Amino acid sequence: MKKVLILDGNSLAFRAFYALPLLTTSEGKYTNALYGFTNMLFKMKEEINPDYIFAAFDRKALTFRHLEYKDYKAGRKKMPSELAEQFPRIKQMLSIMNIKIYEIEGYEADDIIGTIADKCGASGMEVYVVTGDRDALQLASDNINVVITKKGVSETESYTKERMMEEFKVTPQQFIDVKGLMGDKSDNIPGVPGVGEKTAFKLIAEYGSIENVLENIDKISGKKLKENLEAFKEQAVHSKHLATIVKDVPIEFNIEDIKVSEADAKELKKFIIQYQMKSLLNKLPECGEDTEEIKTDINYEKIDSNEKLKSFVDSIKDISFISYELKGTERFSTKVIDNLYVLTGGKSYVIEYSKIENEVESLDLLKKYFEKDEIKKVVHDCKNLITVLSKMNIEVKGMIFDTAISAYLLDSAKQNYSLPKLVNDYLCEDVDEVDSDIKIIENSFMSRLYETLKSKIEEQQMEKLLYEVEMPLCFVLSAMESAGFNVNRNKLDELEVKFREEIDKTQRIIYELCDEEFNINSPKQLGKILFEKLDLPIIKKTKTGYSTNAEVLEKLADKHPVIEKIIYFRQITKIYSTYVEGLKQVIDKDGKIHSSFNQTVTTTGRLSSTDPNLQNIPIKYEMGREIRKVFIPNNEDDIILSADYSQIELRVLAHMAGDENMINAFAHHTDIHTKTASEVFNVPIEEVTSLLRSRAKAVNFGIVYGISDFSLSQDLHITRKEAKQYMDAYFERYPKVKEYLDKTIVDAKKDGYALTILNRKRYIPEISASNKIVKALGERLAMNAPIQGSAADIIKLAMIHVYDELKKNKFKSEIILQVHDELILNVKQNEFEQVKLLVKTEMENALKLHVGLDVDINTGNTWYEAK
DNA sequence: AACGTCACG
DNA sequence: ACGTACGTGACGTTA
Repeated sequence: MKKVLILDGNSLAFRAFYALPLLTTSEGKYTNALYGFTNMLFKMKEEINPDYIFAAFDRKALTFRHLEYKDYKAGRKKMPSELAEQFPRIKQMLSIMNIKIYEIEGYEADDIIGTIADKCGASGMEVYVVTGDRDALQLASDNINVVITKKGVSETESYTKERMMEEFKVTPQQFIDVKGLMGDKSDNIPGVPGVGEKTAFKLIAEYGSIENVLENIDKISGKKLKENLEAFKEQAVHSKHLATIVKDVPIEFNIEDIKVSEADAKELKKFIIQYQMKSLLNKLPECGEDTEEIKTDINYEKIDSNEKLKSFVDSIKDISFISYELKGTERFSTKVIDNLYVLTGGKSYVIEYSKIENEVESLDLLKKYFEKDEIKKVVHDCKNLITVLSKMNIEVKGMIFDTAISAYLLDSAKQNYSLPKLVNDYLCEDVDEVDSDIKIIENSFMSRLYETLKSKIEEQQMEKLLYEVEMPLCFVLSAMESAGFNVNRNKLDELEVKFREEIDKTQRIIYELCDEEFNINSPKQLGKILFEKLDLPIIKKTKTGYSTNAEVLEKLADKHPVIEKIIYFRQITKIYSTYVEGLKQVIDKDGKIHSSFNQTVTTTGRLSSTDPNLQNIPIKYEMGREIRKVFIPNNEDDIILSADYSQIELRVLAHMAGDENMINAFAHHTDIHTKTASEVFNVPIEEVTSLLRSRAKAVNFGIVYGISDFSLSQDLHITRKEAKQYMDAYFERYPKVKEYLDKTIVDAKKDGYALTILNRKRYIPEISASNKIVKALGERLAMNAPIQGSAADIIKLAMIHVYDELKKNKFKSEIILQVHDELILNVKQNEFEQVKLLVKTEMENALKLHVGLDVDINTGNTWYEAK
């Protein structure tokens, strides 16, 4: 089947312009849109390998849409000149590539594309429309693919009709109706007021079209919605018309005009060099062998065959510096190596791994390199590399240094640890974000960065933390990500229905109680209803208006019956959107959820989990806790095992403070909150009531966070004075804790940072601020960082030990999750007793403290049961 | 993109 | 006389 590639010129240029930093040539000509556009074109051409190709552009002239609707695209800012000047260059590049350009007075690029795509589609060709604009989705059909750029221009998502129906539950045709209802701000298409994305999709999915919605207006629930639809009937229909891409643009079109033909290679190279887009040179589509003719100052060796790869691997002696690019936009399972950039022996190499033919041989060569322990590897962000390599059955050895992690240990407060940023921060060299990987390798920045970071790590005495904790941990995290958490999709579907019904029901009651329909999810609209219409007392304000958070609602609960319903609504919509809908989106092809565990995010040394976050799955309330029933073992016979440290933070505090009283309590396995209650309230252990215990628990929490009497009083609903008394009593009974916390603050003021048990450092500039509030914050940070951070140190050690032991014993059970003070494992039934003991032992003995560590183990057939 | 909110330890 | 717990990430709304 013949393939047609269609480029939405304007849209792609815009996308590239805003996604990339403002690159210029040395003469100051802007090139970022040109660069991004060209890069994208090369990529699509290679991926799709089309037989026909063209690009469509908008014309300055007004379109029929402007004529029909004077406000069309009103309010849209003028194109910045930095972008405008790049359009001629983009068109020049297209012409060098022999790609035909269509632009027609009175029509937008979309319309031209729609017209031609339709024609080609009708004659049985496979069409690919590449654009940055979601509006084009209406063009999708069985053989018209709409490829939308994501995250700049390098990643794309391809939509067929089928894919659309799956994701949006409407047909491409109906997508227009949706837009007609909800409008479009950027085009200034009005739509129907009060109808947002959600409502629009819902209505169209149910009724099929705007016209049919209007015909069935009586059946639609929601008074306000009905009124709006009625009142803005015509506007809706007109909006739909405006949003419709026309498919009958008068155009002289001959398929032969757009046939792909070889670019003039020399011209193209000249052009690329003229605009100083050197890195595009090695992405040039194959075009003749006259490469030597043009001089460039490239100084790396390109490796694109097994012969070259072999001699490269053979030549490496001791140490190599690596950065890399992965390919694959889908979820977790499909990522593979695209390019590897290696600096070794003073030479730079670009290994175009994904382009090398004969996979068996190249894999073997790669394996030889990565599995050789004598060849040391310095990598920026090694975890992902370890992951893809292990999928290729390569077990990396000699991974000695990760520049990202080292920089994180040196200062955990940075916003990001990208390679160019580190080069800038530590070497004072400026590197463009674009193609920074190869630039950093070929200029030997990577090796200089290594030397610099390494000596700083040594200065700070963080070698142990880096080499024995964080580096080995990379492998554990990689394995956890690969393992994933198996889920029961049916259960999730079941919960979806259940919660959906409950939401609808609650929503109706709230509308009735308020005698009005509004968006309950909007704090602004809710505030208006509660504090203006219902005239409830204003408890708290935010910068932008009334506060309506749970704490406030709690206080209003007895003032009006709707409050209780709103609290319930909040709870349930949270569960529904974040945990039911959210998790459904991220189930991988293998039926599992693969979260990412980030090692360089938190200031204290904890891990974080994203995409999805599996560290905040509900547990406190039964309704949310149900979500945990979705998480199941890999196989029917396997078992979910959860092992959690009991009171690890308070134990860490007891250890660091050396407080005998507290250490003793733990040594005798006394319930620590009961013990604290007995101390603070001066009653025998046996007489501690549950109220006293819960108050003591709050005090303990407060201590860990860096306490203030005010917050404690808020938390416990007691007076500030009482709170102060609690704290005084506490410190009297645990005098060394008081001493320790005071000393931590003094030290932090003196040194500017706080340290954990394993010498993890957190800088606390706040502590020497002149602003009292900031300073107080600094003091709390100084108290909390060593506690939270040391607990993180301990569980990281435990993870490494558990992982190593499982491996050593060739167990098939694996760690699948860490939630700050607990580990979750998928355990094979026949390994159960051994693994259970192993986990408990390794966790409790992760680090020798003045106080013992206690681990509780729970197991079950779902995560829910392992409580 | 910022804000408010809320899920977890 | 101030304003206040520590650490995260995701979602929906609004500007």
